[in-house]
Amino acid sequence: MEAAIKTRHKQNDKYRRILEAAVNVFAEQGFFQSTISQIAKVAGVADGTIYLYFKNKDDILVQIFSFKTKQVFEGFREEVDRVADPVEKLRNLVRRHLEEFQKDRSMAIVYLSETHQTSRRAEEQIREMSKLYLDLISEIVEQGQADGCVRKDLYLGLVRRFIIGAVDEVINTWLHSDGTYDLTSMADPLVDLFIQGIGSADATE
Amino acid sequence: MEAAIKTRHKQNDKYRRILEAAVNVFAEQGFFQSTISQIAKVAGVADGTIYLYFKNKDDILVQIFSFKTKQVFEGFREEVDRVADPVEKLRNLVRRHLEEFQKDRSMAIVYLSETHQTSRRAEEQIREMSKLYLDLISEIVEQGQADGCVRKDLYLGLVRRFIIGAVDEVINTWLHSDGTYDLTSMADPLVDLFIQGIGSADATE
Amino acid sequence: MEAAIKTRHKQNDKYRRILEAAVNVFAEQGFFQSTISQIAKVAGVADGTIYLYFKNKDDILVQIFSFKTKQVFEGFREEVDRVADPVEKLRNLVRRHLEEFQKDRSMAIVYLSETHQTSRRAEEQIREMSKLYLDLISEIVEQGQADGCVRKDLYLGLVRRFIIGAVDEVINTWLHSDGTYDLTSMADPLVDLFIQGIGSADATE
Amino acid sequence: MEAAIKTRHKQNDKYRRILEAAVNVFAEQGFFQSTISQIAKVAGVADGTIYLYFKNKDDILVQIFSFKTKQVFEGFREEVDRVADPVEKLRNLVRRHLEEFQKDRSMAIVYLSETHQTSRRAEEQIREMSKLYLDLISEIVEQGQADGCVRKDLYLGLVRRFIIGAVDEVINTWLHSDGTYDLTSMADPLVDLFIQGIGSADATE
DNA sequence: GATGAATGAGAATTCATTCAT
DNA sequence: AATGAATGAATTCTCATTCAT
Repeated sequence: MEAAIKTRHKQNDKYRRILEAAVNVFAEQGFFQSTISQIAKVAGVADGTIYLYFKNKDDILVQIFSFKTKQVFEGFREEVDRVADPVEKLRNLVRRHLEEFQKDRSMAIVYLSETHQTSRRAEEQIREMSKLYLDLISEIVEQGQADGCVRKDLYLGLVRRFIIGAVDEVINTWLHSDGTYDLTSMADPLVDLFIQGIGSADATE
Repeated sequence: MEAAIKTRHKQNDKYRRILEAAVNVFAEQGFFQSTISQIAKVAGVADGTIYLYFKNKDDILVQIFSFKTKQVFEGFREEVDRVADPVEKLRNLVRRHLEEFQKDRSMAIVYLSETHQTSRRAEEQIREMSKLYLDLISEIVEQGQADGCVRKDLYLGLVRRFIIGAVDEVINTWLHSDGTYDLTSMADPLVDLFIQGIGSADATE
Repeated sequence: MEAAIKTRHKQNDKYRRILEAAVNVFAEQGFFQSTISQIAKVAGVADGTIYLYFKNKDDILVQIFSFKTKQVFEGFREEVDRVADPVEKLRNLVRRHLEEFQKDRSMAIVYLSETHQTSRRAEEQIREMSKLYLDLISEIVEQGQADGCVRKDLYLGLVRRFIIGAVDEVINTWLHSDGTYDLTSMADPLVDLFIQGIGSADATE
Repeated sequence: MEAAIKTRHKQNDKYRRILEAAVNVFAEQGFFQSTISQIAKVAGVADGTIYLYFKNKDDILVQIFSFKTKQVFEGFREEVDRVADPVEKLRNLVRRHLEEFQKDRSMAIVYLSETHQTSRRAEEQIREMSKLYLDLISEIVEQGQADGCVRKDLYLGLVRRFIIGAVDEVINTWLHSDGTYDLTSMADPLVDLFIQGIGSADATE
């Protein structure tokens, strides 16, 4: 039945409307303080209708991640493939990441909030996205090492957290500042920090 | 009245027990899925007793931040002051940060979860801690610039997010891995990344 | 939203059933000793259902006054208009008053109890009903004065309290006597007292 | 033990202070919305102390009636005995009644509220006071009838409610009007209404 | 498919009362 | 006698979910 729901409805207009409404409501109030009624009202459907498209409240969040947020992450792949140079790849990835999250503030809020929980409702989806992202970085770094523009004495697992953590925090800070400065402009300086660090070249041990 | 509560009870054994119980329960289940009854049971007191020490459920979280977590952050300051060299300062700060969060896993969970929410219940306390931390980093970076071991062409605001974000993410990944590897061991490689970045020295543009 | 509730439900069977149940439960136990669960059980609905029709417990009482009791008071007007003679009007008013309260003992209890509180939950509704009643009496008295059957040296404000107080007390006494004598039979003797007082005609100073 | 409490404490200063505090708190908030803590705070004693002087919360109300309010009613007797003329007696009674209630507004509120409840916590005490008062009126009326200044065709039971109801309502109205006009001034006009009614002498049927 | 009224389990909070000090 | 911390029963209200229409 669950499978039936998914195949039947995914293209449907109402499915989209509910999903969109849910992201916005969750972003505004947080998952637990949001009610099905609020989402229904924003989506312009009846409360009961939501249960034709989603198994339960948790499932809405799961689908936000498996359908909406995942799409965004899939876009990252092409961004990386568009160029050959590893540093350029990284720059494109980070820029696109910031762009997408700037474009959809609500998704950014829901994403950051949910990924920093220990008991995640969309655990599986987050793992998948996380793997997607981490694989991209691995690829870039490894290619960089082959090209000689990236150091070889790196613990790859750490590099990935280092990069994703910094990006997430830049987004998080942006979300908490009312002043809506341009998030994308952070891409280049940030990548610069990833590559060069903060140390002065000559001071390098 | 609230003031009365605070002064009367802060030294009290029960206050501590409830606070400790709450951190653990919140860490395990998340704030909204935790109930006062669970906390009371873990603390070994009656439900009503909690309201002798805390105004309401939100207030428990606020006090966790203003009393327990803040203490940890205040310890960072001395860690930085213990040494003179800026890089050493940074290394100490990051190590201590990882140490403390490894020591108190529940606090780490609650901290990461709450700081990545947009409507935070302990907003004020988080701001305060955040400022504390960011000021430390600013100091270190600026001293590093004066000493010549840190680049001058840096946007300080970004550097701070870059560092704190990476640290947080290293902790977050550790929290989500059951295998409890040693978090502290990440300090040195991480600081190395902060200083040198991932680029090879000669490839620097 | 509150408006929505009212228009959607006022005709509804369940609205009436809950209202009726509430009057009876309040009458039996008093407002504060009555619980939503009791009312729900008597009304034959679930606890939560009550909140589809009423904002909260207080609102039930408010609606009892603005919907149920007010209806009764509006009936008084036609009773007075049915006859021309002022004394006859007063007699009709008092008789109808006693009749209605005898007919609905629970409402009588709730009415008397609530009107003799200083912090009334249905303050506005009571004021409105009170004005309705007092205006009727004013009219009657003034017409009586014009007709010559009522004294002119009267402080109208006091006359109104004098009448309404006596009527209320007759009802109150009836409510407290288990023996359920006929309340209506008090109408004529009472009006007689209003008109003639207890003094003997010749003894009048 | 209860008896012990009573004899031991009635003269005690703390007993009085708690009783006084309770009347004021009950008057301000109503019995059910008042808490033992509030009363204790106003009385300047600890919560637990109240239970040295009173069996429970209900008992405080009972003692207010059996100790404080009853005193007031006992004063009515001497007021009536001071003069010989029945009309004068009634005038004194009503005046004193209004005086006392004006003097102690809180008591007036508690008295009116409690006497108009059906499930009274101080039922017995109220009955006693009620009997006291009604007996006074009976006496006056009967003496008036013997003297010839009061009509003989009266239903005594009704006359008593007629008088007490009017007096209570005059007080009730005064309590609900912020403007604190002089309640005592109502005594003479009110008694005049009791004696003469509102009818014009010649219009008497 | 769509609706939204109805449900009732569940949770936060209050407060009369007790009792160790 | 006096205290006030501790208790836990009791109550209001919310909201995810169901189901008859």
